Amino acid sequence: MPRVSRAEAERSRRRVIDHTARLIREKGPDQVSVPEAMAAAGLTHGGFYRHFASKDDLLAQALAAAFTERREAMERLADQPADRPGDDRTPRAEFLDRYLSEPHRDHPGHGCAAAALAADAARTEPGSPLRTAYTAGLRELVDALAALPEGAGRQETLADLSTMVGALLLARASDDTALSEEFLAAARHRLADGADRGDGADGGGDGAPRTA
Amino acid sequence: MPRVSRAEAERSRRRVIDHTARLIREKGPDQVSVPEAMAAAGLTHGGFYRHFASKDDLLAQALAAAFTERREAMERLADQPADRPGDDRTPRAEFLDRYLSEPHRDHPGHGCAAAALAADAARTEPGSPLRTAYTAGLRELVDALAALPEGAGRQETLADLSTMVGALLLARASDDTALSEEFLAAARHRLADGADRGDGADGGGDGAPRTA
DNA sequence: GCGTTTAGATTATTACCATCATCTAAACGG
DNA sequence: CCGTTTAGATGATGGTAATAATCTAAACGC
Repeated sequence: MPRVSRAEAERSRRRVIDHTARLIREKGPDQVSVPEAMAAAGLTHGGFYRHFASKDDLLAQALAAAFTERREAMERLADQPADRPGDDRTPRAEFLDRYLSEPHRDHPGHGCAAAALAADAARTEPGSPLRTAYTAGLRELVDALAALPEGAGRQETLADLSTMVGALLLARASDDTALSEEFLAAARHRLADGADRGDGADGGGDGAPRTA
Repeated sequence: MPRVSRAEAERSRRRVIDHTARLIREKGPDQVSVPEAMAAAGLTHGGFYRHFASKDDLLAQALAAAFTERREAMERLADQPADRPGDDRTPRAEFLDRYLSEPHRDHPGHGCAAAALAADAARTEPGSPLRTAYTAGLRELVDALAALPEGAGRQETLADLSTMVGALLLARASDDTALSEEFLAAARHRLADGADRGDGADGGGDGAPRTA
C-alpha cells in the first residue's frame, strides 16, 4: 500500500541511500542486506528494485554519498578561515585533530569512507561500481585536502592521508584503549608540524620510551 | 572414508589454517566459507568440526598464523644484517621497500595481516576471538618493527606503521595504476629518510605539482 | 588380526540472502 | 473525478551459509 507522493518517494530514496552510507561504513558492504537497508529507512524490502537496479547500484550510490558528505564538511571547515571565537588553529590543524580523534574512531558510520571501506573496495573487481565510486571519492578527498590552506604539495598530501587512514584503522582495530590512543597520538604528532623525528611530549597517551 | 594417519591429520589441520590465513587476507573473513576453507586444503567440509570448535575458532587461528608467518619473515630480515652480496641497505630500509612495493600491494593473501584485516577486526565485537588475535598480532608487529636495527622510538614506530598500512590500503583500493603507485611512492619517500618535507624527484609516479 | 578410535564424508537442519513477479492503493494528469 | 502510473507490500524462488548428527573405513593398540 503506497502512501507516498512522487516527491515523498524521492525522499525515501535519499533516506535509503543515507542510511546505507552509514551502515556500510559501520558493518561493511557485505554485511548490509537489502532488507536491512530498506528497514533502516523505514521501508520493507519489497519496493527496492523500483529504486535501485541492484544491490551493487545502491552500494555505489551510498559510497558516493558518504564521500560527498565528508567533502562538504571539509569545505565548510576551509571556508571559515581564521575569524572564530577562541580558536586560532589553521583549518588543516583542525581537520587533523578531528580526523585523529576518539569520536571519529568510535563512530565510523559518520566518518571517513576512504578509511572505513578501503579494504572492501580493494577486494572488489577492478571496474566494479563500488571500486569506481571509491576511487572517484578518494580523488575528491585528496584534492580537498591539498586545497586546504596550509596544505603542502601533492606528495606530502598523499603521505599525510596515508598516515591518517592507517592510524585511524589501527586505532579502531586495537582491542586495547591505550594502544588505540597511542596510534592516534603518534599520527597527530607526526603530522602536527614538519614531521621528522624528535619525540617531544606534546601529543597523547604515554611518554612512550625509546626502544631501539 | 578416512585415509589418513594421526600425523597426516595434523598436517591437514595446518593446511586448513594456512589456506584460510591466505583466503581471509584476500577476501575478508566473512567471505570465506567453511566448505571453501576445507576445499582449499583438499578436504570436504564434513570433518570440519573435528578440527575446529567453530568458524570463529578457525578464523582466529588463521589470523594468528598470518601474523606469525609475517613476524618470522621480519626476523629473518633482521638477522642477516649487513653482509649480503650487492646490497648495503639497512634492514629497515629493505623492510620499507618490500612493504610499500607493488608485489605486496598485489598479493594481499601473503601480505601484512594488520593492513588486510584492520577494518574487519574493528567491526567485530571487542573481545571476539578475531579481535583478540588481531590485537596480539599487531603488538608483535609493532615490537618487531621497533626492534629492527635503525628502528626509532615507539611513537615513531607507531606513526611509521600507520603510514605503511594506510598507503598500502589506499594503493590497493585505488582503481587507477598511477594513483596507486603515487601512494606507495609518497609513503616510501616520507619514511625513507628523516621524513619532513622536500619533494625531491626520487620516488614514483609523476612530478606531482604543488597545489596550495 | 581384531576391536577401538577417529578422520573425514554424507546428509540434514535452520536460517538468511538477492532478486523478482505480482498485487494494491494512493497520487497524479487530464 | 476517472484512468494511468507507480511506490511500496506480499510472497515466492533459488541459492548458500553455519552448524551438527550420523555414518564408514582406515589407522592404531594390543
